[in-house]
Amino acid sequence: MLKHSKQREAIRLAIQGRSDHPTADTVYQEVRESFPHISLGTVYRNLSLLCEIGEAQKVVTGDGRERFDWNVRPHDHFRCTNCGRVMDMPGEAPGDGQAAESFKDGAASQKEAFALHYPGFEGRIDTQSTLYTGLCADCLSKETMS
Amino acid sequence: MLKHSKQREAIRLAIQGRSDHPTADTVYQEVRESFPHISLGTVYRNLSLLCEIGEAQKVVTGDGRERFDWNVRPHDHFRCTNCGRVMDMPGEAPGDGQAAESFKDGAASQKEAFALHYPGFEGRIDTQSTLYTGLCADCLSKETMS
DNA sequence: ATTAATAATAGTAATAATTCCTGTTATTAG
DNA sequence: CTAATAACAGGAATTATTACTATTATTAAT
Repeated sequence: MLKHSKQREAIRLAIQGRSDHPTADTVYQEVRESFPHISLGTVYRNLSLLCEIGEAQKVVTGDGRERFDWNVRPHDHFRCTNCGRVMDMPGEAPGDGQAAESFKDGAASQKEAFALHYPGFEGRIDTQSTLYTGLCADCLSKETMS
Repeated sequence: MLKHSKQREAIRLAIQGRSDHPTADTVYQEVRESFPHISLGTVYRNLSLLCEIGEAQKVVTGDGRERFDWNVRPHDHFRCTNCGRVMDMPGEAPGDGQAAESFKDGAASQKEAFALHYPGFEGRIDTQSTLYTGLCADCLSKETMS
């Protein structure tokens, strides 16, 4: 049985207020401004909980820590290998029409599995996400300057 | 200056001999059979080195540890959320024709960056990889049985 | 073949991210 | 108001990975 808590509300607001795919620690630092005694464990527990109930999503970026995203619609991510920034890729996720349609018709929540067809693959696909790495626009322009 | 080492050779053989995207620890356990005194640090160092020289690739699967793949050609991965298995997705990586072509024409080595165009994105894309999660064929059939 | 330079190693310690535990507090149903 | 318990803070434990250091192995040059 789920009980309300001020801390969870603050955590929810914190991730909803930013689009930079914060880590647990970043959320912790931010929430600490309103709850100076909140513990990191509480942040982790609630972030996981929010993911379970479909109000957030874990994002895997290969930088060695979990990142969180309030945007639970399927979309792709980019990580800049120079500055570490993680951002959403614009527009529709690329993919074959069939797959893309399956995702658009599917449930938004990570909890609910939905079938995606992939030719030659016999299992059931529940989530899909593409990760791009490279240089973001900022770092690219700084590099070409030097 | 790169010097030859028996340990590195054994590590290279170990990952080349398996297609299950082993973790550093799995490689360690295997190589230990021929080098009982090899240290985990040596395994990590050499796996990273093999990635740097383009003979292996790190695979990000969101299960909390690094996995390694001798197949450095761009391809997609699937992780079973039940048994944890990680496998290659068959066939060509889905993606728009433009992107797919860029990758086929690009360098195989992770070291060399190559441009991939993505409409509306201003930075430079060097790598792309799609991660699918769900139930593998085995776990799917076991589930429908119960 | 010896030697000198140094890359690589084993073993261990340190770090970093995340999870787990425990006694206390806050929320909710009755 | 009270009992039941979800959630909490604080800290300890765990896990994956990296860093350090003295020793060993490889290589290039004598």
